[in-house]
Amino acid sequence: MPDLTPIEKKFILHWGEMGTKWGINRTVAQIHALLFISPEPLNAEEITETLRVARSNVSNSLKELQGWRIVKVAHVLGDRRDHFESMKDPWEMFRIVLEERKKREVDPTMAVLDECIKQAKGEPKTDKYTLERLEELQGFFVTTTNWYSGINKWPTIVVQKFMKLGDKAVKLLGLTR
Amino acid sequence: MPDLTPIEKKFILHWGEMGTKWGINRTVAQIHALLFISPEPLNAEEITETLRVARSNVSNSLKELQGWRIVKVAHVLGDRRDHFESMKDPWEMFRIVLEERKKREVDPTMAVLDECIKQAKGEPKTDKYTLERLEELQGFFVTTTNWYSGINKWPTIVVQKFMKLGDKAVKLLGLTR
DNA sequence: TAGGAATTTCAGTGAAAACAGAAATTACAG
DNA sequence: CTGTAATTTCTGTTTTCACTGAAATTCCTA
Repeated sequence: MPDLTPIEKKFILHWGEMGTKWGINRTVAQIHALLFISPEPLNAEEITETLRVARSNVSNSLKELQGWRIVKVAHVLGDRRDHFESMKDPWEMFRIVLEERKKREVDPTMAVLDECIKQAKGEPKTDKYTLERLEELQGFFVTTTNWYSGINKWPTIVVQKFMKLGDKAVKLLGLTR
Repeated sequence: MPDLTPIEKKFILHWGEMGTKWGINRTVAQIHALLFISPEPLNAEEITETLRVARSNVSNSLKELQGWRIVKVAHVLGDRRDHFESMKDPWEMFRIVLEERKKREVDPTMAVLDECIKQAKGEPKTDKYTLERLEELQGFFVTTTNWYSGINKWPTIVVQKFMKLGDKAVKLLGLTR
């Protein structure tokens, strides 16, 4: 993957822009996109040349992607250098990213809500209304994350089947009544 | 809401930090948090004093929040100034935010994928592998967004009931076999 | 319709993040 | 061990984004 076709370029650039909208560094997202469409693992040097970014930038971004658990080191026979490959199955990939974001961002939020609520109960006078709002918010997070945890245990193929049922599932379960 | 209790402060600061992790400006998220726990609508001046940010910053951030459709102008009798209130129901609030993010970020991504795939089919030689990956990605987005669109039509109370069933729903639907 | 309050726009400043390139470290082959 | 390739760390620069305060505009009220 020395040089990019216009199609590849378009996809990589867009993926980079999307990343920034979701709090992901542009270069990190671009490297991910590149590895995602690359038929074989790439080494850091190749990424540097393809995306025209500094070697150190590539190194750090790869570390970041490994932290997200969607890129792994892959060794190539007869080559001393590290190579890198992205997870290829979108279902599995987004499952991992969701898991990671929950751990990094949602869980800490729930912890803070917990603390706030506990404290607020100590001074019900001053924080009555706030307490109510935070408890509602907590309820929302508890229900959604519990639901998510259940779903997350199933193989993605089951999730796919489930989703393809669409909102028929809700009807089937008789929840409208 | 002239001055904040420690609990309110903690919540607002955390909400601001969380915002940045999801690509939302810190001040924007803080103002949202403040309005969310405020029993009555606040005017821009009050927000300025409470959060100690410039008046213009508040003005722009409020515009942003209105763009997200989770903050609305509310007029107070006998007061000429605009007041602002946040949506209070977390379920409804996150529903709106999801809807908005889909519109702004997911739909454009699907459009780009479409374009890339169409083009790639014109040159199957060079972009064979890329085409395959992009089609898988497209499949993922199509399935998930279609599912979401269905869910999104239901009142949040139905969604809540559905989620509280947990992964029992999947079992009930016989998807494991 | 003149004057003042409220809000928005805009240009400049500041801070934080992203990035490059060099230096340092690590890992390995001979 | 030694030398070289590979990678990471570090420092300084650039760029981007957030923010301020002033100026301009809009909107009301008397």
